[in-house]
Amino acid sequence: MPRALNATAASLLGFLHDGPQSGYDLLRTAERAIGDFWSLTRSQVYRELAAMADDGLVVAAEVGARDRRAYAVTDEGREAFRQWLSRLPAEEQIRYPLLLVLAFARHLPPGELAAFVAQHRAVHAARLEGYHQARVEALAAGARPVDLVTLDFGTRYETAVVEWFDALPAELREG
Amino acid sequence: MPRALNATAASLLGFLHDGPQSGYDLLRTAERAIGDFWSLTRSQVYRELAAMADDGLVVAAEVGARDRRAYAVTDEGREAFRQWLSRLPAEEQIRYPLLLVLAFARHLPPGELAAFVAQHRAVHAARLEGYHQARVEALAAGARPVDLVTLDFGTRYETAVVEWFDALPAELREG
DNA sequence: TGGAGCATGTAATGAGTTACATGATTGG
DNA sequence: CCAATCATGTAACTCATTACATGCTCCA
Repeated sequence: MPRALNATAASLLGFLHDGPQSGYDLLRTAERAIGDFWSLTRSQVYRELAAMADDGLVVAAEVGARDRRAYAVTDEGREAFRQWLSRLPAEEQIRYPLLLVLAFARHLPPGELAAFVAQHRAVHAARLEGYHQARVEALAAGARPVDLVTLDFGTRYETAVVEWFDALPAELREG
Repeated sequence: MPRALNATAASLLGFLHDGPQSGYDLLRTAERAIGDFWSLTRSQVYRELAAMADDGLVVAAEVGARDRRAYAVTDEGREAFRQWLSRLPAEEQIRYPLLLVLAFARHLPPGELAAFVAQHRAVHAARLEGYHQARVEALAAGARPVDLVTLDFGTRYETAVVEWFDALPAELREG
């Protein structure tokens, strides 16, 4: 029996509902559509495509130049995707190395971490700015509220994080 | 030459600065201290301890009952930890399967996801409540602001997420 | 026309999770 | 004293990242 889909594989399957794509294309599609909250790499894409082909969820269509293979979703694949969609999604996981470092801040002289803190804050502020722009563009392109939920998540998340940075005790913010 | 520490190994090393511990003890220590934003499992702990022992960053002290081995940090280990602390921490990564599912919501009839949304919201609300209590207790125990930064991160994060849930479009909140 | 850079994929390595095994403790 | 549970560790597996290889395009 085919093993259960993992979330990465399921996403690829989802994208293939809009037409066949090669591994490379899928990677770009995924980065654009879900890259902000779901990281994935080329190797994963190829691995999952191969595994799904084994299970009959996708089929490799014609082989083009330089081994380029376009995959198409099968009926079985559509069914597997639908089933994945209707299972309770797992909880999120966050891994933030900066928090780890802060948890051990007592092992460093005061002020030592201020530069890192500033750098990370800048990253989050930039992302937040990017999300604001993306929202404007999406609205201009006629997006409905339901199309904005993940963007909205990112916006709220980054807002909270930036506010957290700005509320850090002085000894962590000043070198 | 010893390979660079990963964040998980470095954390273990950090905890060993407070005295020798066995793998099992370390796991509990870590869950208590950083478990809210850094998941780790027994297997990882033992693997990293073994690798660090190979590299001379820790030494296995006496072997107690049922192969229980307490590890102690060495001078080399202290140095490696200090170096890890002074490298720019990597960016955070978030993987939230629920967002993935929402990104593909158009493949399901409206209202289909409301139950999942409600369930996830409850998880976040409960965590938020737990953080509030933890803060009260920490303050009662004399914690300084710098001791609360990770807890504060969690609080702000969960607050933002709960607010995001409450702002979702109706078709995602109502079955 | 050749070499710089892009497109495409595979292999090797590292990290994380789940399943398994077994010795100690303890309450009934 | 035996069954349940806790403590402790290992093995197997899945997932993710990094490094490598090589074919194609296109323009200087």
